[in-house]
Amino acid sequence: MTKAALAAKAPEERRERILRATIAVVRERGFAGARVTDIAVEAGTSQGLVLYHFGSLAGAFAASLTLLEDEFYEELERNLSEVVGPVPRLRHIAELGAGYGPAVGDWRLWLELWVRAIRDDDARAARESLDTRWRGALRQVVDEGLAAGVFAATDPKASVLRLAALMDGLAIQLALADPGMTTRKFTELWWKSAVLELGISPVNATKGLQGGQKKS
Amino acid sequence: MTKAALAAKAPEERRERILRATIAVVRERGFAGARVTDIAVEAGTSQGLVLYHFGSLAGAFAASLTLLEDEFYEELERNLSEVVGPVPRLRHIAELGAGYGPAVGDWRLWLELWVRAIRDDDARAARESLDTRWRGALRQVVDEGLAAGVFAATDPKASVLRLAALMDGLAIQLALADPGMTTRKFTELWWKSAVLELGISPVNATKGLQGGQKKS
DNA sequence: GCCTATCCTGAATGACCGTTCAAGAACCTC
DNA sequence: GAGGTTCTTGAACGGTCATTCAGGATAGGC
Repeated sequence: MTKAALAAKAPEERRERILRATIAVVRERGFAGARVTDIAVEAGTSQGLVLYHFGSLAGAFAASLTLLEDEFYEELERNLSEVVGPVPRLRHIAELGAGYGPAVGDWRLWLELWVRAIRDDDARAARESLDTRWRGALRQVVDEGLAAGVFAATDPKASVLRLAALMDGLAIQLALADPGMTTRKFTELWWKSAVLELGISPVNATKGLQGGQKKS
Repeated sequence: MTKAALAAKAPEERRERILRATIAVVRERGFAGARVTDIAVEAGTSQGLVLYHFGSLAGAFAASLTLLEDEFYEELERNLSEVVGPVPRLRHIAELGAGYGPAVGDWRLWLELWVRAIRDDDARAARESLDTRWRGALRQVVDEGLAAGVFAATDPKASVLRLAALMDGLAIQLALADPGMTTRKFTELWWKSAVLELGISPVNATKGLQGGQKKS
């Protein structure tokens, strides 16, 4: 049984390697430019295996999206648990978005996902789910802050929606390397909006800049 | 000469029809899904002519982008000149973005353009130019308001950047028909941010709602 | 140590599509 | 109205891929 489980891992491992390869290739060339061969090479296997596991290129795309979702969620959880207190947490989010976490390359992946979501249902579902989780995480931080009395918002849902949308909008410029947009600017622009939107007092706002207490 | 000019129009007209067809097809199927045949059919001509005029499919894409730019600029000018006074104008912008102007379909076109801009230089240039113009228009309205004393902003440039980015971010949800996002919500969310960002007094803010004085 | 199901490969297939091309239409010049 | 340039067409070409397939490897069950 031990041996069986170990052996059974091999195919499963390859499968996963293909999914990661798919994401890597899409990140590099976009959905439109991703070839079965590219994925196979990146994963170190054959075209045949990609199709064996996922039936079609579109199937591989779809499957890779759920892996993406899982990892996104995991990383988000991990990241947010690192910092304690609503203000530092919010600040951390501001910095995460700028790519200290998933990096600029990933915003390009997001752009790709958005466009694919226009016409592909799997992509649409994945994108919606990712967005919902993201907004949920933001909402949680906002609620914490409201409870602690350091944030003020008459309509927290709307505030969250706006702050999330602002981040996406800024991300576009970051992803496309718009002249004048940098990760630092990204963070500061968003942070300023958050401070304004959530009525964070100047005293508290600068507290956030110290990065909060890291747990680990 | 008159006759010559008239005759010379025919090819030029066809050329332009092809460009419009290109935009229409891209809007419909995206850059990745746009075929030479689609464009030819949409324009009511042959594949050959598309290639004759633009050399390649990519050439047709590139050329269509400059047409897009021109029309965007024209429409923007026209739209903004329709309304008078900074607050109504800003409100008008809020409504324009929601698609009373170029409509939801066009946000999808924007998404396509963004993604293409990742890898295509023509698209990158077009996108940058469009964005600059758009921010410029917004900036102009903001400056008007500042001069008139109805807006307040310590850093107008940053405010404009944020408001423009917020619109893009909201647009993504509109383009992808995110559950819970509607044109009305789009307008209200953005407007609220603008009011907050530019310190518009409640009295003035509601004035904007009346739509301002239409010129034409 | 065979048997079978699963896993894996890479060559072959065939569809799709951008681009080329040969031929002809349109029309301007003189 | 002859000659030449510019336009226009649609058929043919050729390359690129996703997908299929026939054949092996692998390994677990017996």
